[in-house]
Amino acid sequence: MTATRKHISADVRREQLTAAALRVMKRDGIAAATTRAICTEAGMAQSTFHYCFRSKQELYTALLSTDINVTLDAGNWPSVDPTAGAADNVRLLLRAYWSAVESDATTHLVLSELVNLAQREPELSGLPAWQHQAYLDKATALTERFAAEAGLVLTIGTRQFAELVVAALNGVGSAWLSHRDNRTALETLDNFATLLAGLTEPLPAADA
Amino acid sequence: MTATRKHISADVRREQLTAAALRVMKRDGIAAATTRAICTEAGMAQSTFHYCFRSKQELYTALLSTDINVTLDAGNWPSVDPTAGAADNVRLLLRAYWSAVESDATTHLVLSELVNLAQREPELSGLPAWQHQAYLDKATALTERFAAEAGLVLTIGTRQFAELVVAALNGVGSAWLSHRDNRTALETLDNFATLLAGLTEPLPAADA
DNA sequence: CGTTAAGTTGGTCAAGTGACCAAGTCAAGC
DNA sequence: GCTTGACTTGGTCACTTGACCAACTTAACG
Repeated sequence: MTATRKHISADVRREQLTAAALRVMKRDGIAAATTRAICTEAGMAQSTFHYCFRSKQELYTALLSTDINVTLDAGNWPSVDPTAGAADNVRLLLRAYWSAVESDATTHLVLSELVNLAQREPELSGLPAWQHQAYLDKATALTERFAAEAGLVLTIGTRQFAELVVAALNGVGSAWLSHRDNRTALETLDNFATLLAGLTEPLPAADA
Repeated sequence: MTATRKHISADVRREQLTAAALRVMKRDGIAAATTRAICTEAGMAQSTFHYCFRSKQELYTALLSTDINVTLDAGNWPSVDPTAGAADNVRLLLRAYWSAVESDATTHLVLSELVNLAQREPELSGLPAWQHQAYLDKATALTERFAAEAGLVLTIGTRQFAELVVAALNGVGSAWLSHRDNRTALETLDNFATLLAGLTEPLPAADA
């Protein structure tokens, strides 16, 4: 058996603490994530917190810049079906992201809370922008892959297309967090899919 | 002169307190809006707070159910130009809402913070849904008026159209709160306008 | 006028909060 | 083995928070 060492490197402790913090925040909200609650969750003395982090803000930074975004990569994107229409394929993509949101609502709630927090603290004010950019990059890459595999070209810039996708997903997501009506959310999402598909056209056969 | 009465009815005091709370929240964030800070802002003793409100949650309720939504009505919607195309008119509408957001970012930030809070507190959990519904109703009414004035019919249900509008605005809005890039936000908004305009068609001349 | 109820206030309470420190414990390197 | 530095911990500090109360002041009403 792996002997439980009494001493653990500060780096590992930091990871344990951020993980515990995320767990507490998901369960009880960001306001309930006091240093004590976090350390209890992680099974360590409260003093350990300030040995690993200079301040609580440092935890927020660590959380926003690494831990949260990992969960987004987890969504396994479906592959494109070339025989289906553009609308069907876009819908498939949006729904893939959507099911990730729906099945892990609390994570997205916490993310929303963290971004709100960061928008107030001057020292963290850069993180929301950074985080949005990360979303955008992911959507852009996905869009490009999607267009190539489906044999489509976009009638507007890829970046602008991605911006639409992110805004639509974000809008539907935050609405759903409020009303929790799955049917409406999916319906709206599908409508967006149809609209977005209208911004594509078949790859021209051959030119210049 | 209107003599400053030493005694003020509890109802008026409640209004003063919610107004002061909103001011503090806009300035320093929802977390900084302690009962003390609010009462100081309102120029009264802290004890007054618990004479007017049974608890702090009661203030949150009052805030979410009345004060916030007032600010949304303030936006004077432009009238439709029948000579212009549908896309131009939709764009005009979206931009009208947008300028309201842009010129009063902190209010929308506070709204976002309040909704986040309410989503955690079981006693307030109904308010976000209610608040979303209010948005939706407003968008629906506006859409109907818009379609009538512009001589258009929607190719999807009015409600579903409104849902798209709200999601788009919300998505663009929350993205902008993160990156604060006006150009990108407007660009995305205009792209949405074009897409939404595609869901309309001219009123049929005569049938049945 | 005097009574009564509504409004007002300073002071106080218990329960937290983030931060920190000094005294300990452990594991590795000489 | 023993020194050294990384890690651990209980205890404590100064401060804030929501809540509350008892005593006071004002205004309305008969």
